[in-house]
Amino acid sequence: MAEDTHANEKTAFRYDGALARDIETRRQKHWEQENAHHVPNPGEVGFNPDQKKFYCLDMFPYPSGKGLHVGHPLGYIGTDIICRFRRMKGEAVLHPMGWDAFGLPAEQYAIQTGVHPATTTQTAINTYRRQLKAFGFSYDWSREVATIDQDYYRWTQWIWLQAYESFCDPRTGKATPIHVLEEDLSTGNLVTDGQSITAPGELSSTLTWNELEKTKQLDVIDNQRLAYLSKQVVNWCPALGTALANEEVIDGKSERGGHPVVRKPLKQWMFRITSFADRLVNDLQDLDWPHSTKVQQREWIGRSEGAAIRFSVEGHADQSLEVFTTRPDTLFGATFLVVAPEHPLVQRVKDPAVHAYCTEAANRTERERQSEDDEKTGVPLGLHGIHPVSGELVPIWVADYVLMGYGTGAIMAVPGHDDRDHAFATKFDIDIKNVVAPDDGKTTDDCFTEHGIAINSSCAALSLDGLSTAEAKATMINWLVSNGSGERRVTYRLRDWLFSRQRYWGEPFPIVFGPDGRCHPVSDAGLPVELPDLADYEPVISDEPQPLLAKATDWVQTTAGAAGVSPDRLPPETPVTRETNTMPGWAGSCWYWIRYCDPTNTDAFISEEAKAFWLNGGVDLYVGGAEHATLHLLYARFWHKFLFDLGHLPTSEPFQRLFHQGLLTAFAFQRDNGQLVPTDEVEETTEDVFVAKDTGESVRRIVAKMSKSLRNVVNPDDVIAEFGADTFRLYEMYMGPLDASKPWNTRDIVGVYRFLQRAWRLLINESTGEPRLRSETHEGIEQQLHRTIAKVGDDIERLANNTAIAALIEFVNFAGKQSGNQPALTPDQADRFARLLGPFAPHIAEELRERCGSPGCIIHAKWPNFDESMLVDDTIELPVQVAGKMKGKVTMPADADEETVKSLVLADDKIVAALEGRSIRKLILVPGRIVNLIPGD
RNA sequence: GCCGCCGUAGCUCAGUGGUAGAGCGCUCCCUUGGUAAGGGCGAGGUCGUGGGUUCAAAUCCCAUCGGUGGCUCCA
Repeated sequence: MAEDTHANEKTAFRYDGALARDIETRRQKHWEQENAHHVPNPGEVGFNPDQKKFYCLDMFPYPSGKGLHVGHPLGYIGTDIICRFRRMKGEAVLHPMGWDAFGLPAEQYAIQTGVHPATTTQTAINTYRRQLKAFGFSYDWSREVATIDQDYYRWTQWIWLQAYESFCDPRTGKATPIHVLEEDLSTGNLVTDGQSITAPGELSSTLTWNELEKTKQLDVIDNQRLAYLSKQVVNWCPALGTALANEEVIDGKSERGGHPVVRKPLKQWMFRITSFADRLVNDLQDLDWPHSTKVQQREWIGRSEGAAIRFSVEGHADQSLEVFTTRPDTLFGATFLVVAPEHPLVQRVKDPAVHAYCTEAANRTERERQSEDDEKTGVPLGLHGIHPVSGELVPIWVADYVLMGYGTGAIMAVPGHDDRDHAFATKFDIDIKNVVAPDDGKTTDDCFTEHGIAINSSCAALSLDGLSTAEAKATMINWLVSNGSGERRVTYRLRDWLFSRQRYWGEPFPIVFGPDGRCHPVSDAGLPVELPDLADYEPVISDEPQPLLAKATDWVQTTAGAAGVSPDRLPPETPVTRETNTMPGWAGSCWYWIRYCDPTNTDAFISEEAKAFWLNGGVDLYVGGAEHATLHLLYARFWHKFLFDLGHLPTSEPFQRLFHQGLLTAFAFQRDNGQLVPTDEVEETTEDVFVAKDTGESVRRIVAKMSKSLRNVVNPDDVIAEFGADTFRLYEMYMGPLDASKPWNTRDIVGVYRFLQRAWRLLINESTGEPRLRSETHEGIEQQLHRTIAKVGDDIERLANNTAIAALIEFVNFAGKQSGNQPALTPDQADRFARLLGPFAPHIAEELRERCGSPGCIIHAKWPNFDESMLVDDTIELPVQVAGKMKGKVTMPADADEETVKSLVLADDKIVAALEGRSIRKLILVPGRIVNLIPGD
């Protein structure tokens, strides 16, 4: 015992795991007492309107029951570093955290256990919050929000109502209040044909608005809303008991769970996101986003320019067939037309073979349709289209390679210049006509899909021969327009956004259905529409969709007054039925960055003052996973845009700079046959040789995503318990670039741990805990410190935390080496070094700083300055090349001129030897960098 | 098939025209009443390959191979 005591005394202040935890506990308590990470809003005590604001947002997590694994904090550590840095630079930093807490896993857990999703979700949130706090993140926890809170989803519902009460004005392309539509239709400023809405003069046939029946008028208006009801062929997943968005279906299976998905018509709430498609593409241009993410969004939206072309149908004077093409210049090469199996024209045909084909196509999943991608199928309809230019008859086929959901659901097939049409024509022996020749004059038997020169494209009415593809397109479109057979058109791959789900654990829609079946919105005063409790959460597994909330019959059947519908719209006693669908998991994440700015506001979703300050210029930096490139990030931009149009927000884009942290992987082990072996069933026999414990067979080490099944998940609590949070933070940042994916290797943590120990030992006597400081400045160390300040500041801005840490390591190594066993830094230098370390390892940095004589919260300290002149040396070792090959280096003044350099270099034996007696033909001097001697003969 | 990104030490990564670097791992030495410890010295790279531009190329250009992420019957 006595010996132990003695040993403990000697090393009582060694920076080990126990001391790290002790420091971290005390510092975190200190920060809470000081409320150190709170940032005031306009109007609050301490708010300074002259401060520059920096809004740094993390993608908030879905709190699952399993807690955090080491991959979660990666981005959070990155943002914490730049936030702490910007605060030290004097900016007002908004750095909040919250919970994306509606969603399927909690509901599925409820189905298994009967525990209310609110209970499990709250437990998970508490775990996540505790774990996040252990990292010492500088979140302003007073701004925490959860999407499941009534105070939050009340405003989610309010925003949805904003969309419901507006339409996209075709004259401006902007979201506009719906009453403008009603007024302009009744005054004739806008006209309709019952489907679309335009300014007068742009539609061939229009309805006389004021003579229309009231219900017809309401139908037209309802059909224009940004949030509208529509009977859609949806992706119905019987196993999950819900419909899914296109984005949630991968290869005909649900993204979650991999269950089969079938196509089914269903009345659903939609968002008219397609009317914003152009703006969503164009506005990407000015955003500081990863290139790959912009590309993905553009591809996802899939804008393509072309023409709509109408073919009359022979023998059916009342019917025309409209096709969409991006190559109207190839119209003379259209030798057949193809419609999708779901196309209405198919209903005109009695042929049983046609219907057999369509039924079969409908029953095949998307996956089956795609797996046989080369083999085309189809049957002729027995109908013919009349070519709008030549008047020739063109056979019409039905084939499932044409999709009802894109363009018009019908195409003109040009087998000479489209690979798919070519394959189809070849299989069914249909004419192939070449109407485009390559620019270089060569001809080819292959299907030529590039641009070129039009050939074989003339008849009495029109000739395109000799025109380039671009000219031919324009000529053809003009001809079609003036002959009433078509027009210029843009279509998108993007579809309108299916927003209804048949689940329980989501936001209810603030809308009811009256006795006539029409919709009536809940008034603002009636919000929130609270989610009712249910006795059981079991989905009704059926081919006929049944929303879960339909089980809450008392809640569903109510009156207009009780539901919160304004008496102006319906008398309070009117019996109504509530909407039983709920919003999808994306809803809450479409606006959470707005709520953080003013999280407790009960009068508005955000105050005017808060939005003017925090949302001016949008979120300055948004960090999260690249997997959200086309879903969350597109939806969020859409919501932000329509709220901007309606005057509720100061910018049309939410996130100015976007950054994706990489995926954190882990080692996993694989047998020769490719089978994976759990990490804990493998041992390392000798260096880098691994064998399976059960069979002794050698296994290969691979890098894989962390997953429960591989048993390679690392829990951050364990790492923090052993090394402390500062080491954890440093390790994850030092592993590599923040946006690269990289493998966790517990063995390497000790590297940065030792760095912190060296830094601690540089400044602290490990026996006494007293500071080790000197009074006279070591000039070399001072210069190195200035360089480190410059580099670390630059690197943090670039989110290059790995190289910043490398610079800190180099500084500590340098200072330790220069001073030998003597104290290396003055109190002032120690303070500056601690402040540099602060953003990365805030606990130990604050402790070091305090022990060296500068107490106080490190986040409130100022970022140190550096002196430019300290970054350059007076005397340098100039590298010398002879004929471009490095031959040695010569000491000289940094600013030596050519003559000086030449004489000093020629005084060096090694250089003279390298010249081998040759004369110097040319001397290239890059001052301060290098000199290159080009020898003559 | 198309698009993006990446190939630098055994491993993970810095280094965007000018002497190839860091951490881990490895050799050897020292220290040890801090022990999966500390300190020191060192080895280890024709920068994927082949061309080109340049006084000079890991770096710029072209080609090629390998890896990785995304899109894909979208007319």
